[in-house]
Amino acid sequence: MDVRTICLGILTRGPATGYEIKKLFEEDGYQHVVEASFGSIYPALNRLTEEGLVSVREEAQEKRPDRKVYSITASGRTVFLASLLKPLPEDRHRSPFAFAMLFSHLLPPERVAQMIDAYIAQCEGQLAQIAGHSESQTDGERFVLGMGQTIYGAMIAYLRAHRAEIEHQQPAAAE
Amino acid sequence: MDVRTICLGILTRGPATGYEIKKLFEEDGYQHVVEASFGSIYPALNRLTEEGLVSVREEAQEKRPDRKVYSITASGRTVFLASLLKPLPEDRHRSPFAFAMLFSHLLPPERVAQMIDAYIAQCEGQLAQIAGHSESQTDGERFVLGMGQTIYGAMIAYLRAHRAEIEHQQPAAAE
DNA sequence: TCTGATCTATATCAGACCAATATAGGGCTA
DNA sequence: TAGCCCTATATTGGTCTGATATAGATCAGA
Repeated sequence: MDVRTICLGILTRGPATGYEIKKLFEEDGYQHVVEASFGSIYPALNRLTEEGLVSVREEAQEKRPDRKVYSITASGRTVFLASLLKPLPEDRHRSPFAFAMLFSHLLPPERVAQMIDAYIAQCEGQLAQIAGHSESQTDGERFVLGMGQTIYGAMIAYLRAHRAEIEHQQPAAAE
Repeated sequence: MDVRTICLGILTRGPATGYEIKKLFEEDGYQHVVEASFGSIYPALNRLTEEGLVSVREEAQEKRPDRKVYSITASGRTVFLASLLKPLPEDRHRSPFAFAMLFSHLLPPERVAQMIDAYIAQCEGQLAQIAGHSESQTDGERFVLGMGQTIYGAMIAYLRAHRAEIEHQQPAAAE
């Protein structure tokens, strides 16, 4: 699932600038789904344009930087649909937090507690963002938002229920 | 949480070759925590060696390719510990599956059903792998394994409970 | 017995991607 | 009026992945 495909997908929902494509996923409760940086979005849009999968309309605004509004073309739609019919790449989760917990016995208990607090706060933030826009969606959107709610909810419950088990280790005892 | 730090962390548990470092995380139920390719592990180990954070012992085996067994040094331990005291990078989840579900209204219902089946199977596989090595662990290991169990369990339950909501969309109706 | 697959083990490279930075004007707030 | 954040595009250095190459071992099955 490369950035080109992601851009195509977002553009099926309507025209957007590169900037808006990034913002859409940062703000709309989809951070846990996909994400991409400007450094990959802008080159991707250029290449998609060259290949005729998207079209650009340049809006030279007064007193504002130019906007390049991208729209998906018919062949872009075809290519995107085809990519959804091919086998999907597997999910990828990278969790520096979980990795750090593997070494909790090497850390002062206060640091472990603080890491868990921060992680719970992070999950609660995600939950809040998901809850914050529960109107006007397709079935697919509601479904994916529900997935996020489920994961973060379950994670918070697990951390609250089990944190004592690693906070109360005596530092040097293990290993 | 770059590959260098990940390698250091794994080496705190004992000496290992580059190959073993990769295997450890693929087979031991930690795929959802961190992962790295050979293309990043080997260069990382070389650089760590140059910097004196790990040491190498070359085992020239007969009838076998050489093994380079890496061990963490005292300064390696210090650097690793320090990295756990700095603020951790945020988790990163990329889910091509969830992304695809956002466009379920563009797909034939059978394809959606098939994607969900495959995803559930994937989650069950993870669960099986976690269950498959529940002996001889530190508190941290048990805790992280429990995190995985929680997430995959909750995800499977959610998918089973809510799949009907996107499988029964009539393709062109939405949007 | 021989063929092919799979495993151990290291290494490299093209291409993808991220984080940071540059540029540039606008609005908002203290 | 200084400082900060927002819109908006773009580039660069460096990291990381996925694929491929090499090479002998082991093992299953035809």
